[in-house]
Amino acid sequence: MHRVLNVAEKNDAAKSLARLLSKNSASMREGFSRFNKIYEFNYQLFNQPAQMIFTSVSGHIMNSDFTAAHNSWAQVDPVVLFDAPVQKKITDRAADIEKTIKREIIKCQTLIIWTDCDREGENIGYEIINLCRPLKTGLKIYRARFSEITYDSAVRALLNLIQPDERISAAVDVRQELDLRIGAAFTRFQTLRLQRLFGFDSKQIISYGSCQFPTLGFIVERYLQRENFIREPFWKIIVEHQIENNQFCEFTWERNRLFEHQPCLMIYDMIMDEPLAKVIDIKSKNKSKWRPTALDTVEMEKLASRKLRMTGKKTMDIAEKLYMKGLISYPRTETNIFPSEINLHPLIQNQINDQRWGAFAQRVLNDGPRPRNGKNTDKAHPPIHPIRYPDGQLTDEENKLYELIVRHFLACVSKDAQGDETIIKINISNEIFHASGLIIRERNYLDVYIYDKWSEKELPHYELNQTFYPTKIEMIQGETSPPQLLTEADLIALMEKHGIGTDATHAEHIAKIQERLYTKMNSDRRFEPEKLGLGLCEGYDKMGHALSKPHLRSELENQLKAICEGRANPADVLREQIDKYRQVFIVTAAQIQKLDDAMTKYFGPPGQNPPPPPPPRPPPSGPFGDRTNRNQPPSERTNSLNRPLQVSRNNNNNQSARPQQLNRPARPLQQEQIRPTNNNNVPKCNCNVDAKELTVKKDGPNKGRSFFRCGNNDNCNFFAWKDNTTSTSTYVGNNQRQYGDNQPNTTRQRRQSDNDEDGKQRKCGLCKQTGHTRRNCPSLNL
DNA sequence: GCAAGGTC
Repeated sequence: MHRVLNVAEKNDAAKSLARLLSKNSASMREGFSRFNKIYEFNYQLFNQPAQMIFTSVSGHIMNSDFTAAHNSWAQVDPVVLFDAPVQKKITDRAADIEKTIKREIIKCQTLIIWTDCDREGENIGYEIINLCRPLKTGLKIYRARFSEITYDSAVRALLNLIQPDERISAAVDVRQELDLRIGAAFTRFQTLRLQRLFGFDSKQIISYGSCQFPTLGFIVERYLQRENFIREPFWKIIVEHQIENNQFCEFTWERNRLFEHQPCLMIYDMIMDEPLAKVIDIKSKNKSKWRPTALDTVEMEKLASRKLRMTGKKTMDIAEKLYMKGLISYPRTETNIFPSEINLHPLIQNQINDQRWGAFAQRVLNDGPRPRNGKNTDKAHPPIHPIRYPDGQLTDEENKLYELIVRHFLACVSKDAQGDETIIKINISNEIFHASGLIIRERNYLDVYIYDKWSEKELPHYELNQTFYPTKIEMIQGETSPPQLLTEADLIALMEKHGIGTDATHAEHIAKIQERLYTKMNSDRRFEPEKLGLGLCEGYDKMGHALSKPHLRSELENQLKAICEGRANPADVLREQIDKYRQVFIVTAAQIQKLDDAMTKYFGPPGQNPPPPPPPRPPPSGPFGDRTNRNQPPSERTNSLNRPLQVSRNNNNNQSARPQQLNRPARPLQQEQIRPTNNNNVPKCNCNVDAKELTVKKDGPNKGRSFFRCGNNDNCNFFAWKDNTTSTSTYVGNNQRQYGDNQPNTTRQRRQSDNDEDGKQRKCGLCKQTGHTRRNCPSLNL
C-alpha cells in the first residue's frame, strides 16, 4: 500500500490532524521520542488508498553554530566570526525525533509537511525534508497548507497539496546566520573587554542580540526622556455649577489649557466681566463600550501583566502548563479571529456550572455567542480560549490565568455594554465649556469582564438656551509631567510595533535583559535601566550605529519579506548584511573608547576592581508629583494660581442676576506688564507698583528660577518669569536649562515633543489647535 | 560561555 509520512510541527498538531482526518479512528504507537507519538490510519489520497503515518517534531530540530575551530573566545578574533563557517546540526534534544523520522521515512513513498504555515514553519519543514530526502530516492514531497486545524481545513489541504517554498525557508536561514554571527561577535568582544577593564565577573556575559538590545533601547530611551523632561507650567479655567438640590456639575474648557499665562488671564478676565453661562448645546447619544477581541498571545501577556501583575515570562510558563493539562488552547498564537468552523457552544457550555461566571455563560448560550474578532491570523492556531473546565486542583497562579482566559473568552463572545452619553456645552463670554455624563443601560460583557471599568456620571438637568451663573470660575495652574517608565505591557506593545521578536519570544527577550543585569523591574512594576544597560546604550549611541534602536532589525525584517516574496535573492541579502555588520563591528572596535567612557561614567575608571557604585540618581519629581505627560489625557494635578473666584448665585432661577464678584483680578496690562521699568529690569505689576522678585524653592526643574509676583501684597495676579522679561537677560539654571536667546526653554522642549514620530501636524503653542501658530492664534484676538 | 527561533 502507498505509505505517506506526515510530519507536523508539534505532537499536538499531529494528534489533532490524525484524529480529524481519521474521524477518530487513528491508532497510536510510540516513537523514539516520548513526546512525539506516531498516529496511523488509512485514507483515500490521490484517489487511491494510502496508509497515513503522522508524527511530529518539536519546533526546530536543527541549530546553527560555528565549528570547533572558532569556539575559543580567547583565541579567535571576534571579527573573524563574520566569515567563519557556520554549520547546521541536529540538536541533542531532537536526536530521538530524528531517529523516529529516519526509521519511518524508509517505509514511505511520500512525505507531507504539516508544519505551521509561517516563516519558521517553512524552515522547519526543510529541516525535515533535508533529513528524509537522502534516505529515499524518488521520495515525493508535498506541503500541506492549512489555516487552522479543523476537519475541513485538513481535507482541503490534502486536496490542494503544494510544493514547499524554498524562498521562505531561505529567509529564515538568512536570519539565523545573521543573528548568530552578529550576536556572537559583539557578545564576545564586549564581554571580554568590559570584564577586563571594569572587573566584571568572568561568568557575567554581556551579550548583544538583535532583539535584546533594541528591547533594552526602549527602556533606556524612555528613562532618558523622563530624566531630561522639562516641566512646563500651564493654565486653565474651570467652571463649576452647584445647584440647590445638591446637584453639581463641573465644566471643562474646550481649549483644555494654555501654555502662556497672559492669554489665559486675558480670557479669564473677559469671562469674569460677563460670567453668565448659556447652554448652547445638549447632545445625547448611544455609546457602546466594546467587548474585547479574541485573545492572542501578545494581548494575553499585556493583560496578565496589567491585571494580574504577572510577568510575560511567568504568563507564558503558566499558559504552557494549562495547555499541557488540556484546559486551554495553544497559547502561542497571533490569531485574534475565531474561525467559523469552531463550534463555540460546547466551549461555553463547559463553563455554566462555575460559581463565578456560570450564569453569565448560560446567558451567552441563550443569546447565541457572537465573537468579536480582531484582524490577525497566523493561519495555524485559533485565538486562546478555554478547552475544558478543570476537574482537579490548580495552583493559585494557574487559577488566576485560567480565570482571565475564561472571562476574556466569555466577554468576547457576548455583547458590548450600552450606555447613553450626554454632552452639555455652555458659552461664557464666547468661551466654550462642556460637561459629559453617562448612564449605563446594559452592562452585558462588563458583568463577566471584571478587568474593565465603565463609570456612570449623572448630570443635572439643563435646558437648551438656559442661562445661569456658575458658582465658581477659577483659573488654575498646573504643570506638565514626564512620561512614565515603561511597564511590561508597554514594552511588549513597542516590541510588537517595531517587529522585535515574535509573540512567542517577547517575554524571553525581556527576561534575558534582566538576567544580564541591563535592566530591572522596580517596585512599581516598571522597567528602569541598570547602570550596565545605560552605559552600553550610551556608548553605542555615541558611535552612531543605532545598535540599540529597532530600525536595524526592522530593516532586516523588510529584506526577509522581500526574499519570501521573491523580490530579493537570499545570498545577496546575506552578503550585504554581513558586510554591513562587519563594517559596523570594525568601526565599533576602532572607537571603543566611547563605550569605555560611557562605562566609566557609571563604573569608575578602568582598572578598578570591584567597580565603584555610580553617583545616586534622584528620581524625577516636581512640585506636583508624578502625572501624565501633557500629550496624554489631562488628569493633571493643579494648584490654584489666582485666588478662587467664588461667584455666588443670588436668585433661585439660576438666571438674570449678576454674580457678586470677589477678589476680581485687575485687567492685565498685556505687553506693558512684562516691560522692564527700571535699570534692574523689575517690571510693574498690575497694581502699577514694582513687582516682587521671588525664587522657586520647590524641588523640580524650575527650582532656583526667579519670577515676579504682585508687589502690592499679592493684591493682583501678576506673574512673570524673570528670564522672560528682557531681551538681554540670560538664565542659566540647573543643567537641564541653559539658554541665552530669550526663548523660554519650555518652548523648545514643547516643539520637540509635539513633533511626534507619526508626523502629526504641529499644534499652536497657546490653544493646542492645529492650523495656525501662536503668533496668529485666535485666542490672542480678544 | 555568544543569537533568535521553534517547542515539551
